[in-house]
Amino acid sequence: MQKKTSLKDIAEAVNVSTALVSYVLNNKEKQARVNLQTAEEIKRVAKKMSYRPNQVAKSLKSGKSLAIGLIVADISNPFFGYLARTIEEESKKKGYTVIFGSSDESMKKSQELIETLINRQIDGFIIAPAEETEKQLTYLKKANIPFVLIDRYFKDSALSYVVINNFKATYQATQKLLEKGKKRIAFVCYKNKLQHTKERYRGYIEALKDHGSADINELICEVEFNNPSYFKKEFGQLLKTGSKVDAVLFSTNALSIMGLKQIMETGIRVPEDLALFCFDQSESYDLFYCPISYVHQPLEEIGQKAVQMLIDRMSNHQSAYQQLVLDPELIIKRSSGT
Amino acid sequence: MQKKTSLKDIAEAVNVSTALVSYVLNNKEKQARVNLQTAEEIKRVAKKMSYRPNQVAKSLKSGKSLAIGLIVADISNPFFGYLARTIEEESKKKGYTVIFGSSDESMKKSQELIETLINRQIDGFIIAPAEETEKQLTYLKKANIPFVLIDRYFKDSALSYVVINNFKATYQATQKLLEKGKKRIAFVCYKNKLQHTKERYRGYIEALKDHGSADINELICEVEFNNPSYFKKEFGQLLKTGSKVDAVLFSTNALSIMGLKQIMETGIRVPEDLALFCFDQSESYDLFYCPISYVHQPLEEIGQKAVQMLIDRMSNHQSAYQQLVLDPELIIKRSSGT
DNA sequence: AAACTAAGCTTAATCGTTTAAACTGCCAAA
DNA sequence: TTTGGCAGTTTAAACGATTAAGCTTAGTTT
Repeated sequence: MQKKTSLKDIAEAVNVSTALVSYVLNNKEKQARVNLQTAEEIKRVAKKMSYRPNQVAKSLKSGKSLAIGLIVADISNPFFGYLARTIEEESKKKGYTVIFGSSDESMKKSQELIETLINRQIDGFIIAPAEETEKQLTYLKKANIPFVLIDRYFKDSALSYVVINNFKATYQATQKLLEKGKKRIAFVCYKNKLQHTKERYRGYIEALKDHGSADINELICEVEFNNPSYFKKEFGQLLKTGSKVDAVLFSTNALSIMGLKQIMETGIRVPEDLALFCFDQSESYDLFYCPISYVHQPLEEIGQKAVQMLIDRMSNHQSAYQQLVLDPELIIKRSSGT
Repeated sequence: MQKKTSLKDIAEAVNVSTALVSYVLNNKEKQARVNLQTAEEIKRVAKKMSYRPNQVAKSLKSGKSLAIGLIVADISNPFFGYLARTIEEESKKKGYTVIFGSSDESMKKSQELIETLINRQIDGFIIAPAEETEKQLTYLKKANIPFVLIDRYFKDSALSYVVINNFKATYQATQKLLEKGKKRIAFVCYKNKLQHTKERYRGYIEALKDHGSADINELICEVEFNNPSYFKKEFGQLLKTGSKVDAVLFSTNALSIMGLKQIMETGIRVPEDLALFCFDQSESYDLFYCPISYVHQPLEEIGQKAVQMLIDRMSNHQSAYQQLVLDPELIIKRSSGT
């Protein structure tokens, strides 16, 4: 049971005050005019005693924890996993550590997470906000805790976020399907009020309108989050309308995977019987018998920019809010029609 | 810019000492014999000023951070993502927060992560150790920092870990393939010295031996980690030996996915031309045209047990090391032969 | 009346680090 | 001889919380 070495231990060993040790180990020997010999000796002893600064004490003193809180819907979803990875790497580069939590799209869990992370004196947040969490963000603002939203956002210019142009994504995807002669394009999305969901919905609708498409009522399949059996029923219904639907556009990666799985099971031929356009990249697509067309999000860039924006805001509370809207990329393969 | 409320602020507002406030807010009013009225008043004011305890200060005082460090190879790999999720949930239940990092199978990154997390006064670690990190674990032991290994482990009885019986997993999988009449079963694995890799290898070999199978030299495909083109070449080679190989057993989830992808591309028919047995569950499997047989690991149980064991060791440094070896489950589908 | 008890509170040290301010010699300039 | 300056160091407060020990005041025992 060997105790950790503290500044005090070194100070006693070298027979100087802790102040001197602190100055030396923080490379402030110059401005503190520490004698070269003393400095060397302190460094030597610190190394010998394998001193590691106590970040908790540092944080208490400085008020900065050098930690970033990351809140996503579900870290086991590769989409968020990949984002987490890039955020972790970029943070490390800048000297920050990441503490994460999954909100499970629940406002309550999100609230709890934010509270525990605030208690831990997190310096800032990167959040993929769940539904109905606007008040939580308002609270963060009041408490003067910087944060940057990713993936999802709210209509508010006094907010920083990094997202893709969701409208453009589904507009162009729909357009592609129309170009391939698809007449009855279904849209599969979640029932929620998040801005990015609405935008994706709008992109689909507008594309249809602009190309003079008719009634779409039975072509929209809205499902509940985290409810596979509900999805199965609703999507099954959509497929059963049979010849009517000739293409499907999925609006998230989880929906894409679930949809592909069900299509696999029912034996519908892609793209002959049904054209498909998925959302987000996934290694799973490569295992589907037909190469999948999808909307590609620049995840690395999202993660990196989010960290950069956050650190910018953390180091300078006066700095302006930034809204970064990146362009999605359409990857066209055989599934969207030949 | 409203400052955070501290005990002192409340104490001043109520006109008592910080000690009293601390007692009350920690529900020690009884043992500190605090007057009921005073206590109520303190609680009222604390609520009004929306007091949140400073976990950093608490940690410094108590020496406990109530934080767990999680080190995995890559959080964007759904296998680890899912583990992270269960670990996060179980930790939260017990009042702990998770700080994570990806080692990328690099001993250097692993070292860095461990150091920063120690500096942050983490109470304990859950680690999926990378190759050549034994010294790091020895160091943790010396420093008396509890940890539990998951997924991988080292031969050492003075170590706590939660793993599956890797030998059994590949032994049984190989056996299944043999039962289906497969004669030339290939094995795809990583080149590394980790115990779990060796065990999986041994399971395969022993199963072949026990069933009187001959020479397997060209049937083993060892690839480098994080080197897709190398995999492509080596695995392509294996497939090209053509009629010779009639089954493939993959030894990790990443290898399974990469393999399936390549099989998809080359147009080999599963299971007619080639039987397959994969490792670990994955939603991707459901998109493959042929239902996949695989080794299922009880990830929830691994995560939960790891957290429980760690907390056990953290609260009682005297407690014994525990080695938990769980049984894998074989999920048999059409890909392993009919 | 002295001694004690209990209730209700405060004091002060402590965790490990930082840092402005003060102190101590010593040497040089006036 | 006084003053000043500088190198090299220490002191001490502070960050926010915890908690053992001490201090009042009043009431109770003997």
